[in-house]
Amino acid sequence: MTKVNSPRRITIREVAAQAGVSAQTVSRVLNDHPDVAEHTRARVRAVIAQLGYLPNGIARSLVTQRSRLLGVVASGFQLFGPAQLLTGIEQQARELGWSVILQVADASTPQAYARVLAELAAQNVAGIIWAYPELHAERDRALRLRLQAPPIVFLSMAPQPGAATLNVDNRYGARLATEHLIARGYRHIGIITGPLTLWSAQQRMLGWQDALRANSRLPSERHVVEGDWTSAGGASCLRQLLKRIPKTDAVFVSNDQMALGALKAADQLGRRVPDDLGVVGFDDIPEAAFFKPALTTVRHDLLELGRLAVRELHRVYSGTPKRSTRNGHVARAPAATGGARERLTRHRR
Amino acid sequence: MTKVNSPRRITIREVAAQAGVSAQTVSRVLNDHPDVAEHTRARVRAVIAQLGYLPNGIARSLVTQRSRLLGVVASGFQLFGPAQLLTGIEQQARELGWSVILQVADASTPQAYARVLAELAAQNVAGIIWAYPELHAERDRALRLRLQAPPIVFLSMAPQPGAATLNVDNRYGARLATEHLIARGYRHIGIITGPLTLWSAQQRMLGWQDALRANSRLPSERHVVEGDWTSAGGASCLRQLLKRIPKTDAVFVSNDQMALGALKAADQLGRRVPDDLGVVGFDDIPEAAFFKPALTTVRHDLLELGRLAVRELHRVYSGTPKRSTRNGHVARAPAATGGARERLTRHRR
DNA sequence: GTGAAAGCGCTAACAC
DNA sequence: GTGTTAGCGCTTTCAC
Repeated sequence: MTKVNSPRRITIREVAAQAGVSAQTVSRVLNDHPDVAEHTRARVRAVIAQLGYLPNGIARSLVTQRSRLLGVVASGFQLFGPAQLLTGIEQQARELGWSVILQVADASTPQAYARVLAELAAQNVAGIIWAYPELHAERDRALRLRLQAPPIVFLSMAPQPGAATLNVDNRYGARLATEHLIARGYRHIGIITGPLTLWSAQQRMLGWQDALRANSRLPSERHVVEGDWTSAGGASCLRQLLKRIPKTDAVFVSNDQMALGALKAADQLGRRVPDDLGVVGFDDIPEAAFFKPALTTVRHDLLELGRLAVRELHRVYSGTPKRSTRNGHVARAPAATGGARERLTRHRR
Repeated sequence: MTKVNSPRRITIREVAAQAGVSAQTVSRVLNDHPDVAEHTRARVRAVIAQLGYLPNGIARSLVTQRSRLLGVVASGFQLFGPAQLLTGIEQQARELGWSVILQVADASTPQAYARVLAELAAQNVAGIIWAYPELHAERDRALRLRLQAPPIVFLSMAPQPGAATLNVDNRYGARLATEHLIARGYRHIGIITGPLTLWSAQQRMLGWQDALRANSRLPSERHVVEGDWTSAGGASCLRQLLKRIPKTDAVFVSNDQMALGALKAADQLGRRVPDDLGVVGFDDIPEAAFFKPALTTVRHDLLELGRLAVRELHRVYSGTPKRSTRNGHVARAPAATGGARERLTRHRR
């Protein structure tokens, strides 16, 4: 055990004293205010470096009523999608000089919702990215609560007037995937969906329906099996589907992890992919190219979506007046789709 | 576009006025101070609920010099390991009433290091979990900087006196994996490592050496290929290894994602797994059981490691006196290994 | 049991 | 250009 003395943090006043100026002048130097003589500025800078002074962001935030903190609410970060979103969010935030504070909602209850919001509001965050895709009804409440809360951008949720919502075009992507199967000559195309409480999962199902209808086929509920995003789920869903409708010769799987499970199940059932069974996934995770057989899948740019959300909040926040005069921000009409268009990726072999 | 008025946040004074008491009394109620009459407490609580008052954590933090913010420094959260750690950290933090603030270091430069630390110090974090596994040399600097910084726990780095370091037993796990290959009768066992700048990757290599030596075999550098944790890297490493030493009949791959790539490369080279080539991975990602063939791998409890790190910081922080009297915390001797023991997982088929 | 005063570290507003 | 004063929202200290 080593005892380490950690003396009080250096304050702006100590820097001022050491440099022989007022605290105000130090503050001006810190904030790159023009009205400081060059030699004064240099001297203050020298003292700051020498003392290793670090401005107290908390005090700053309190007086300016502004913050460089961004709240991110999600259900976790272990799945590919959320991890990708978080990565994009963090990147863009860093580039804008912001930091990210995390809130993982533990359950889909209104209480959890309120707790998360209170927690973030207490930290005086500049904005919130709501990437917890459930609680559709609760969102209204949030909008009302916003009287006390910072601007919020919702990700992967149904667009709704008055709420800023950002999405990739799940529906179009799913349609692409399904049309690929149709073009390859498959006749009986099922779908393994994500949890259908999620809007994005619903959208992918609609895209599958779109493709079938556009090709004069009737999508039926019997061809739909609801999965849970996991490989284990994907495997059991495929078994279920093939048992229910043995003549199924292709399946659109709503994410790549489930697709991996489906590939495994197909193999165990003696169905060769792609000869006996066509499989297309969604996400294009880096591993998809190394599945056996390599997975054809749809890529969407979740990274860019995250970045876009941050830029949107930054834009809104920058427009918000500071201090005393702050009286509201503008909630934009939903931006329908974010960033680049989805596209089909066929990995070789 | 919808214009939303967001009036100033309710303050403690407004609550006080409404309840007909002083701000002080409201503060006492907020902090569950005993010296408040029951009926006063009830009245204040009612006003708080009615007004939807949310205490300003920033102001609180400024005056108490304490915070419920935990800084996490990492290189990203897309790989399984970091995502798992973050999940554990966030869980435990939430259970203790703390929040997590993220810092992704963009490069391994001392400047980046200083920037990250300054950023977290500015937020007055209660502690820092340093899960960015490089910059071995820079760590010393951090310890000195700690004069200005909060307590730090280092994850997945070489233990060092005076620094709190937490690790899973990578070496033992790798030994387990390699011994499994030996027990199955493989003769020429290579290794695909992680980036060898990382301590954890080095440890896994040492574990592989341990197993070979314990079985009277001589590990040689020619059997070592350095990977980058990705499937693409794993595939090319295996090709390299088999080209260099064609009689190689087994390989320990230092993470499951690279192992997937190795499985793919083996297949493409016409080497059947496990008959012609034994493969064991590391991590036990949820997908490992669905690889083809299913991957035998080593599980370690990264989630618990993250939780442990938070508890350690919480313990240290709770022992730190508040306000005026704060003068240092105790840096513990390194806790060698965290949580549960690694174990080999053989997925069927 | 409750209130008044002081101040955490910083910046906005206004002097000079 | 630079300093002084006041105050962000809260808790601590010390009255009563």
